[in-house]
Amino acid sequence: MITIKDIAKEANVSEGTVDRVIHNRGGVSKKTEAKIKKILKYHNFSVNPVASALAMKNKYCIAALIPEHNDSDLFWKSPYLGILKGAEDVKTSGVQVNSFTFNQYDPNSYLDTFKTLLETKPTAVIMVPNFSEETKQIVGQLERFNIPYLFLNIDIEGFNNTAFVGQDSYMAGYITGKLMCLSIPKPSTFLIIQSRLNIIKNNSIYNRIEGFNDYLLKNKINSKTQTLKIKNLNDSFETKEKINLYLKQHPEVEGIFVPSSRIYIVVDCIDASYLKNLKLIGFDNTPQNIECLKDDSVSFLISQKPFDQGYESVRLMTDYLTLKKSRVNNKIYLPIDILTKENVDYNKRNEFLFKDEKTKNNY
Amino acid sequence: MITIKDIAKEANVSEGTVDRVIHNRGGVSKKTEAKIKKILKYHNFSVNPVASALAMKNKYCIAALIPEHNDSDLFWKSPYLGILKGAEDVKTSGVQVNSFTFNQYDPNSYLDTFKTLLETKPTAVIMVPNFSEETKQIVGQLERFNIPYLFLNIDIEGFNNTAFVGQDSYMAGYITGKLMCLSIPKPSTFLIIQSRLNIIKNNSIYNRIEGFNDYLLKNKINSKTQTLKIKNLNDSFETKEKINLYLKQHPEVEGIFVPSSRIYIVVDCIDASYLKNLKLIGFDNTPQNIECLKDDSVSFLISQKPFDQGYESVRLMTDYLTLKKSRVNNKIYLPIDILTKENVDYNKRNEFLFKDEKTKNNY
DNA sequence: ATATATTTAGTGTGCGCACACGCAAATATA
DNA sequence: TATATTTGCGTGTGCGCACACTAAATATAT
Repeated sequence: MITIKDIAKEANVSEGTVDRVIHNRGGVSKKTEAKIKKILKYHNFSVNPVASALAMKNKYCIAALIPEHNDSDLFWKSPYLGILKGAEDVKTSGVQVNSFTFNQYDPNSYLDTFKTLLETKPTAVIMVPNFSEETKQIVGQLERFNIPYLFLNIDIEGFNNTAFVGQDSYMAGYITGKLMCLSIPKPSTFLIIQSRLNIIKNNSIYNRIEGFNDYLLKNKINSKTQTLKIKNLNDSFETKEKINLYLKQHPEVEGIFVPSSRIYIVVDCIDASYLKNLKLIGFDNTPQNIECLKDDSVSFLISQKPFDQGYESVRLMTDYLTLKKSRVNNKIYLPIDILTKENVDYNKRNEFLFKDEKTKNNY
Repeated sequence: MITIKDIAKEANVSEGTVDRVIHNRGGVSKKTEAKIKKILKYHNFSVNPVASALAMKNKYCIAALIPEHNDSDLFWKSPYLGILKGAEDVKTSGVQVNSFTFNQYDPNSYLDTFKTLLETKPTAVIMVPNFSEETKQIVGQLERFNIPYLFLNIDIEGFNNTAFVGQDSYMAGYITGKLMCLSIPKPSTFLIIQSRLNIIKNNSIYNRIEGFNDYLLKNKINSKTQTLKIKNLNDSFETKEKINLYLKQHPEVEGIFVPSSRIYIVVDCIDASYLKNLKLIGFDNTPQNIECLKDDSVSFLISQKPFDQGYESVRLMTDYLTLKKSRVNNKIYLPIDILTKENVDYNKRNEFLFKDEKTKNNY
């Protein structure tokens, strides 16, 4: 492996000069710069990332701003774990990652948490832009300080985010449409159950529904779609009553599509007599949802690969920082995983592997 | 971040002594060792992997022994790329990876390539144990030199391999059974097309077929399975004739399951008149197979995630070497991806990302 | 002409760790 | 008691790079 010292020797200059050329620090005459660059290219030189990281200590510091998770909303645990795992892997690149979590239903928590985050003077930010107005404020500050930021999971347009890491919600919904039609091949009626909170245009729930409906349209499927809106899915009284009443009044419904991560609540609420004649499809492999897959109450789940979202975000931002990649605003769509009771267990591998690593110190 | 120097100061010993304790080099009295370990644990110390890697230079050298790929067999390109990407990522851990490829149909090539591999004195080996007799020889030598080895993609029992990284073939086949029944919900007849070469007991083809049939059995599906064996799938004359003749004689066949990665050949061979009334399911997202998915001649592909297999192998072996993890013989089953024309494109992401990185020097 | 900026290039130190070397004290052997 | 051997531990160097500090060369002003 060729080193800076080798290059310097070959170019008859000192290591410092080579260093200046490599990092565009300036202060080098055109002539010597050209000479050095030529040698650099000839040898296809690239800095030893290990030595570089060591010498720079922890020059880079990525802060992550993500929703907190709790028992009733385990979804956000996975991105968090993914970020943790990513942090582990990029430590060797001199990058440190800190996570800050906020209450996903409280804009003020979002802003407050960001404030504490900002005080740590991060080099870059990975964030879940959960509230659009507040995101404008946050992004404003980030841009004032010239801090690159990346959107995780939620894709909002109109910002100069370095990248988006998440899922193509429209296509994910489109695929649920396909799976629904596959499960119920004859003309039928499908019910989409959504929470009132979720119907903001172009958010992921909205896009999934669009995709679902478009599948039926584009493939000239002779099935119909109905929508049931429920104010608060967590209120099991209201939910239970509404859903079962609806199903009673609409016996033609044979399939239910829940475009959020809360299909397990829907399952809990539907009377067993209805449930056994219905095909349900939902999103996200949370433990509760997986349970529904396993007991056959849910036919398919689409995974957003939340763990990978966290992991890839960290990797991507690290590459951006260390390799000075300047491509901006590119979207990194993770695979759209189709989960059934048979393959769902094979999808948690990453997280298991990670847990093992925690026990690596054996003093 | 706490360093060895800090620990040494706190324990009133030199850095060298702390180093000895951390690495179990011996030569430390029980008393001081205990004292240091206590401090180590108290601070939850772990060595700075960056500095460690730098100081060790390239102490670890992983050699990969995998089948070569060519235009007609692109499957093995992906693990190769995965290994390449893994190599990139573990460079910062002082690990170097070299690949050696052999002709997958020639046992001598396997042995010869291994010989050259062994001359490079690798620290560890990642290998695809393609021939069982020859693998015994190879493993014998590896064990004589105390070189840990990991099986990639092909799982053979009876060896002390550090790990297996690949797919649970049985369950993958089981899922194809499910998908087939989903595609053809009424009692029907399914044809399994396999190459004569592939019917070794307990190899992955065998296990997939087992899984496929077991799905029908266990779920009391009233469909039947038939098998068509073809000597050499690459011989399109024989294949074409045999398949079409078979389909002519067996009009009851509505679904075809190809348990190898060669479904695109089957598609090419079937007359269009038959093809349009058949549901086909196969394995592996090679470019040719993906094309079949996209033009609707194939309904589903199961991906083995070959890229990930290569990548994870490298990561796993690196962890094993650097963290001295001693768990042996564990199986790392990668996810069983269900691919349709809609989601297949989202699954190539890793490889794309990798290609981008190749252009990172901008001198 | 000298004095003062400005550009260009060299030197040196430290990042945290691995490991070889060597010394002293403790123990064993003559 | 003298000498050999082991045990326990400190010292020093280098891994390849980043970056601050200096020194030389050149340009500009007085």
